[in-house]
Amino acid sequence: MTLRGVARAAGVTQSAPYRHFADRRALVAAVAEEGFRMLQTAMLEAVQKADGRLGLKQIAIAYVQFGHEHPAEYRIMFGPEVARHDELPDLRETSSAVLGFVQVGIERLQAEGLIGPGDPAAMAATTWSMLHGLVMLSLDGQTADVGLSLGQLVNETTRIMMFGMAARA
Amino acid sequence: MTLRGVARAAGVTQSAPYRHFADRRALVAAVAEEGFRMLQTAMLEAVQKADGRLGLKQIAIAYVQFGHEHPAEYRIMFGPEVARHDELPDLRETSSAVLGFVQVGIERLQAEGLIGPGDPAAMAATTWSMLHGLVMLSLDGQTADVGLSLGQLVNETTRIMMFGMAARA
DNA sequence: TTGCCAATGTTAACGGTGTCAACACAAATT
DNA sequence: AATTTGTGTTGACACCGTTAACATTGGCAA
Repeated sequence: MTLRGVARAAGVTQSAPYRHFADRRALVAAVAEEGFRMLQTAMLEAVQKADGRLGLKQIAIAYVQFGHEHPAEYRIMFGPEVARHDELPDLRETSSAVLGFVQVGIERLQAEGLIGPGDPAAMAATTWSMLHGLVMLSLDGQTADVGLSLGQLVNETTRIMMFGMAARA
Repeated sequence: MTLRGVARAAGVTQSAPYRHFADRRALVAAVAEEGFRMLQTAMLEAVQKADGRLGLKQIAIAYVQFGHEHPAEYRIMFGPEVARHDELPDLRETSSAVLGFVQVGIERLQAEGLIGPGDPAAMAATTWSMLHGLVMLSLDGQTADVGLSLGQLVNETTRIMMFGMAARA
């Protein structure tokens, strides 16, 4: 994504964006933030539609589906340009909300006794790690070697995760 | 990483690298390939040092440790510049060897009956997803919120994974 | 030894990119 | 009516990837 390119796409001069964004990074951060908001609403819908115990699985599916449907946004959201959180407090806040959602799903499962006790933050980080890795793997086309579809992989993955966390009890 | 920058760092003119690499992508791919080889030997040492049943855990630790100690290489290895595998067959081969290592660890565990049966390729993809996500999370400084150290997170993570895969039986 | 040639490096240039300063101008505010 | 604010434009600078044309060096063949 090039700054001059978006200026051209907007039918405007190359330096016009600097009236709206201090920096190239600022533009990228804005795109990332909107992406995080989209992901957040997708996960929210998933968790609302879920009938209780399937919460975490629905969240996982929504997460991976978002990455699959918005690859460019996803790459920007978790790419190296917004990785350094210097001077990007808003973005950091929005991004950690995603992790919070996963954590909510885990806490629900704990409340229902479907998974054992334990630090829900750590479990959420583990779960999120796996989902993120899965999306990256799929986005880079490296899941082609495995004989499973992406949906099957998500199923396998969440199943393993839930059994693993259940075994904690 | 800029092509002219490495030329300067090598004390040579800006266009000299083009005598050794066709492209900027070619240089990046070479760096990535060396990184994959380093990662491969680190995992190999881990698996040789492991006394049987701890194989997968040792591999996971070696993997995360490599990412933590060589963040620049890791980002290049799994970054968007080498993601597209057009015209990079060597790199693809070297990179899939890493996945193969994880798979070997899983097959060992299956042979010992420590985890249940199932497609080892899928299990390896799942495990690798989690490790990759964990490294990324840590490299971007997003593990600071969680109250656990990276080593503890790896332990938690592999434990959950192994219990989850064991539950398949 | 002499001559060729492959490997490597240099110079100079092209288009593209992020960024900034100076200027212009319409809308809103005072 | 005067001024400020927001937005856009022009023009420039330094950097980047890339290429073409030109050197230089070493080893190998005759």
